[in-house]
Amino acid sequence: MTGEALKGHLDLLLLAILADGPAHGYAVIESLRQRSSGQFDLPEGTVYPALHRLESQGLLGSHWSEDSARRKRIYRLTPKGQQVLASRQAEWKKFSKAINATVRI
Amino acid sequence: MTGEALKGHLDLLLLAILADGPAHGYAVIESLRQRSSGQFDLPEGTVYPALHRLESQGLLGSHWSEDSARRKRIYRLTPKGQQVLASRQAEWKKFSKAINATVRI
DNA sequence: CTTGACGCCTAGCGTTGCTAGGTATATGAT
DNA sequence: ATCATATACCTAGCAACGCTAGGCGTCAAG
Repeated sequence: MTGEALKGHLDLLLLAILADGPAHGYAVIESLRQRSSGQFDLPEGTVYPALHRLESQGLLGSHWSEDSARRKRIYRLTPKGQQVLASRQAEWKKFSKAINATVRI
Repeated sequence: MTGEALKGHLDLLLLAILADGPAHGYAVIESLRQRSSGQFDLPEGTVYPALHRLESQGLLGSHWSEDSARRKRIYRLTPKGQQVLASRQAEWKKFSKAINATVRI
C-alpha cells in the first residue's frame, strides 16, 4: 500500500513515536499502525533495521528489559535524537508544501 | 537538500507537470524548480531516466521536435498517465495525512 | 499440542534517486 | 576567434533503504 513512498520518511515516524516515551520495537510497530489508522502497517524487517540504524547514529539508546520473561529491547530518544526529530519535522513541512505547490493541490 | 525524501514521489511530480501540457525534459526540470520555489532542483540524471521509465510504463508518450535546431524530446501525458496521476494524487493526500497524524503536527 | 500472538533478528533483493561522465548546439563575453 | 555558460540529451554504476523471507524463542488459548 505504501509502495516506495515511505523511503526517507521512516526515521521521522520512528523518532516521533519514541518522543512520546520509551518503547520496544514491537510496540513501536503497533503505535505506528494505530496513529496512522492502519495506513502504516510495517513489517518487522522494515522497523527493526531502522531502529538499529537510528541507534548507531546516536539518535536512539536502548537497553534490554529484565522484568519480563519475554526479552524486549527498549528504545528511548537521545538528546541528539530530539534535535534531529525537530529538524526532520521542519523538513517534512517544507517537503510536503513543496509537493503540494508543484502538484497544485 | 532533498535527501532520500523524494523517493517514490517523483512520478507524481513529473505527471503533474506534464498534466499542464506537453514539454521536453529540460523544461520539466525548470518547471519543477519554479513551482517548488527552488526546493526541487533536480539533476538531469534523476529526471531523464524517470521520464524514460514513465514512458516505458505507458504513462507518457514522446516525439522528437523538428522545428528547432536543438533536438528536443517532447513528452505528453497519455490517458493512462492521467488516470495514474489521479490515483497518485489521492495516494499522496492519504500519505501526507497519515504522516501528520503519526507525527502529530 | 498445535495454532497464533508476541518479540527479536538478518541476508539478500529490487527499486530508485543520484553522481559522474559523455555528446552536441547556441549565445554572449573577452 | 575563443572560451564560458546555458540549453538539451544520454547512460553506467553507486548507495540507500524498505521489504521479503527466513530463522529463533516465549506464552496463552483451544
